[in-house]
Amino acid sequence: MVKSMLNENAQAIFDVVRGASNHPTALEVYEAVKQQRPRIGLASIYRILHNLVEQEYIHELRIDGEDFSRYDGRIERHDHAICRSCGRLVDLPVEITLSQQNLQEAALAAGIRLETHEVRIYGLCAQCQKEQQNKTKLDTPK
Amino acid sequence: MVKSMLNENAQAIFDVVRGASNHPTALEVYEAVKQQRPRIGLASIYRILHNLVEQEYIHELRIDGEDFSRYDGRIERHDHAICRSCGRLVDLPVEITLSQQNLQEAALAAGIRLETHEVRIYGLCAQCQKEQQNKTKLDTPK
DNA sequence: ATGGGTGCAAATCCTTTGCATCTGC
DNA sequence: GCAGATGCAAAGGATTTGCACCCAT
Repeated sequence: MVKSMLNENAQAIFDVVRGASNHPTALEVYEAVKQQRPRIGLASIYRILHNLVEQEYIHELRIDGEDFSRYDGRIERHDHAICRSCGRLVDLPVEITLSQQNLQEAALAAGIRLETHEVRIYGLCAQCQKEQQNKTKLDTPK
Repeated sequence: MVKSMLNENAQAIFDVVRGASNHPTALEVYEAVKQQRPRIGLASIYRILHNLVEQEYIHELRIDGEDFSRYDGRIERHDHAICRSCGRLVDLPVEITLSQQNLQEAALAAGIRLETHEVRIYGLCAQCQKEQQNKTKLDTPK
């Protein structure tokens, strides 16, 4: 779908998603946008997010284990890191290099015409590493 | 969670997920399992799938744009290809090679301790490519 | 006055939960 | 008889939709 002009609500929502560092959920977008436009309703948030995705202003993400969508203001191809424990989701600030030939071969073998790809790194974020250490201490006292 | 023995329902569900080539949804698992165990209810399907995921017999997958879970009977690390049009989801039969050092650097920069990763390839599957061609023909007759 | 956008509430879809029942030991 | 598993129906949470209203053209 072709990009069209954004009205005020759409612009406010786009700004929130683009400005957020945490890939916000629809509810988080709602809470943030309400501060600028208090009369907006949740249904409009969903409707407009859907439009922004269709017009490729933003992307919609689903993370394994979560039952809600997150939104990503960066439209260029990039990769993600996800905390297995708290679900924290961040863009990878470093490019993951992989062979285009390797990708093409894999796509061919899978019967798909390659358009794009994404790498997802899973692990424990710094905060959850700390919490896990504390829990371990509590579990084995003395 | 540690793997425990599977009872008959759990074994039937595990067999279906492992035997399916298409990363079935809970409903698809339900339809398949019902043929062997007609009295089973959908709630049990969900409960048992959840247990199997916890015990790491299977994995749960969420695909961008879909609002339901899929289940993957292969537990070893592997990658996926997804059709942007029909949602078809297949395991990549070819390994995507990437530098462990590159991954580690990216994980470090993202503030996460690397545990595993996944590559997702997006594109059009063979069938959707054909359908798109037909649609193009219809759109521009003569 | 007309059409698109909106808020609100109701509906929908996937998934989980409460509870009474059933099963194997 | 008891503990765990199960079916069924109801509840829950995220998202979508119906509809009346509002605003700019």
